[in-house]
Amino acid sequence: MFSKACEYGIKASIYIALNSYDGNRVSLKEIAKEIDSPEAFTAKILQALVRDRIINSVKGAYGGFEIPKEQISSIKLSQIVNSIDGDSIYHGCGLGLNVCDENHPCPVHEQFATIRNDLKKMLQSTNLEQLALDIKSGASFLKV
Amino acid sequence: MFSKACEYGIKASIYIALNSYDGNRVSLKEIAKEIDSPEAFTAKILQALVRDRIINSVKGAYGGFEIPKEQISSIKLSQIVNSIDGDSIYHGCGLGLNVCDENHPCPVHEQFATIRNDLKKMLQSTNLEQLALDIKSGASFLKV
DNA sequence: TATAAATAGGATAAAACTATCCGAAATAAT
DNA sequence: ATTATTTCGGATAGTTTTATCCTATTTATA
Repeated sequence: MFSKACEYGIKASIYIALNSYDGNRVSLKEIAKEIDSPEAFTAKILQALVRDRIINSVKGAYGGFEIPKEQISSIKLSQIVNSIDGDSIYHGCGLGLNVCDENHPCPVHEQFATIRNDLKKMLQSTNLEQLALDIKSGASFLKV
Repeated sequence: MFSKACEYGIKASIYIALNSYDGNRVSLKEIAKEIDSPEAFTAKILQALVRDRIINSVKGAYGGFEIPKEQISSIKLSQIVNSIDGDSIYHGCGLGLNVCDENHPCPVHEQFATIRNDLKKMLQSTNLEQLALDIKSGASFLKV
């Protein structure tokens, strides 16, 4: 459903959020290890999230990535997805037509509109806090 | 959401169904033109659909692709998607975990399960007949 | 100030996906 | 039979995505 980059970005954000609760800044190396992702590639993705001000980075010794505690609950999955994969998942036609709307719908326009709308709502209503707490309580996992 | 190959496959199948109603076998060239897809690439995709017996092909002069009339309404979008993109869209984890189920869920397992289930249902309940009839009546379009 | 630890970012490589080319095989019509 | 048409399938090329490498820059600590 999402690109690899986006999957890594979501997992990394959750891991950063999780640690930011305890005031722990985490390094790229630690993140990549804990979410089981390629380090250098993950670095690129985190750079994008930093540029879009979804996470903070601190350079130099004892540096790393963090999210201000008070922001964790207001960061939605949609922001992360949008930063990495763009918004084509919302607006793009299910069959790749350049023009596809109510007036000129592709054959599966209606069917996809429903699914995409649900996906959109879900991404916009799911925040990092919920996801991080589930990891903390052991209800969910970031890797196998 | 789907690969280009899958998009072409769905559109091609609809166009073939549409013509098979009238007993018209259609050539690769005509299909590619009418769904606005690259010819040679579309050929590969149609070959896969033929191998999976979703459409029929007839070689040689006056050959082409067709779907037996009586089968059109029983061919589901899910069969086409499955033939081209595989079934990862149904079973794959939203965050790419190799193991992700009720017992060991990824952070967005619940949220995605709902969306994916709806998508699955939609693909399994939408058949080529419905889509072809909408094209025929001018209610939907295969290209811009 | 020197050093070590980290992120930033450009360049490059590998893999996957998309697309093209061309000859082989099949088939209808002449 | 020969020819024209059309799908089949292997080989190859282009593009995008994924991944790696290396150097520069930043910063805390000794």
